[in-house]
Amino acid sequence: MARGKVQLKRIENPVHRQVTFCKRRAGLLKKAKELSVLCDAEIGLVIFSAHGKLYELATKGTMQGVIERYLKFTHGTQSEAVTEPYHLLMDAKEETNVLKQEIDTLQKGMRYLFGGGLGTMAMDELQVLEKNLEIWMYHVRSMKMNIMSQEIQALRDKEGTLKAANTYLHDLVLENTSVTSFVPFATDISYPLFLQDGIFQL
Amino acid sequence: MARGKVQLKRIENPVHRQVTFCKRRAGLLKKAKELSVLCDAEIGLVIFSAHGKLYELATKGTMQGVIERYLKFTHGTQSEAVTEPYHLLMDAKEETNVLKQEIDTLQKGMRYLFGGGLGTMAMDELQVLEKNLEIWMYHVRSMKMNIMSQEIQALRDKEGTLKAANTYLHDLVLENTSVTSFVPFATDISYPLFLQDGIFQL
DNA sequence: AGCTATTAATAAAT
DNA sequence: TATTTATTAATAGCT
Repeated sequence: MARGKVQLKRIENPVHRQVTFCKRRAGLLKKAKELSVLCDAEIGLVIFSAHGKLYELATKGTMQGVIERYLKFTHGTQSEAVTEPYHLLMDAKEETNVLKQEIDTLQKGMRYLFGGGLGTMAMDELQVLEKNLEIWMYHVRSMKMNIMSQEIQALRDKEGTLKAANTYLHDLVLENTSVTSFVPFATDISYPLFLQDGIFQL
Repeated sequence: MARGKVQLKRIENPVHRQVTFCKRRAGLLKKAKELSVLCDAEIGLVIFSAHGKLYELATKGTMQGVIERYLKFTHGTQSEAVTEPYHLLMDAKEETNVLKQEIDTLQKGMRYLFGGGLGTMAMDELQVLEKNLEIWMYHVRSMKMNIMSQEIQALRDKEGTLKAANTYLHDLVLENTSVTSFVPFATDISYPLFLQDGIFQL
């Protein structure tokens, strides 16, 4: 805004840069003040020069106030945007503790699931573990059900084979008994030999 | 800078104030950016509107960075009652993020072990998993699993009883055969009759 | 640091 | 809310 347009790039000439910095810094601070006054806004403005010098402006209170308000605004993910920094700190610490406990439980759960002892897990920890396990329960259950179903089916097949063999043996015993007149003996042992359906049903 | 001078006092007309706020806010942010670029300065600018809405600008990094640099700069000038909780809060937030990441890692590992990895698990791995699952089932007290376990146990008992009866019958057949000279017949049927351990193992 | 020609910002109107 | 316009404000280059 003066004799010649300005390029939006760093001013290489150090003297020019320093002069421009002073002028524009003053202008920026002035405009910030004006905006605050005219529009009733709270403004915090900090400027670090290239050499590291600090210039600041805080309307409506101190820069600390602006920073705290800003931190509340940004970190206050919860509904209350007016929480005190100390509350935020407490919340963060509490959250940290919760997470640590959760990690501890998870690690214990891992050790437990891979053969470790249960002795060190308290009841509440086990409950937390159970809750976490529910996340993976779906996957585990389907696989486990599959395994157990196969096992059951195999056992049933086995049972059928055994029954068939049993019946065959029973008939054979009866046949032999009739030929060799072993009736009394056969009668005595008839019960354990002949396994009717239903006797062992669940 | 327009049709008429501006009075350095709060604009009473709400509409005018709102319009001016929008325009001047944009202008202020623009000038802050320009100053930063032209003069290589780090600038942090936060604007809270009268209604509490936040507008911010941080050149050369994040607002967090500007705030931290500011607090370092003013360290000693400000009371530690403000800066210390701030640093503690930052530490706690950072720690929280680390812990969350750790939990995520653990959960991913668990999911792999019990979820995604199931498809590629070998038989021995499945057996180890099955053992762990049986222990886990006790804790989650899955009623369906419990019922199935009972059924398996019952079938195994039945198998044992049938095996015992089978063996008994087998011995009996052998005994009778030896008496009645039915050796060839007994030999022919020996395989289906005598069920050795392992033949029907899963 | 002041001065001034110019550009940029913007208040009011549309 | 966006555009236009008339003015004022800011400031780049000098001194």
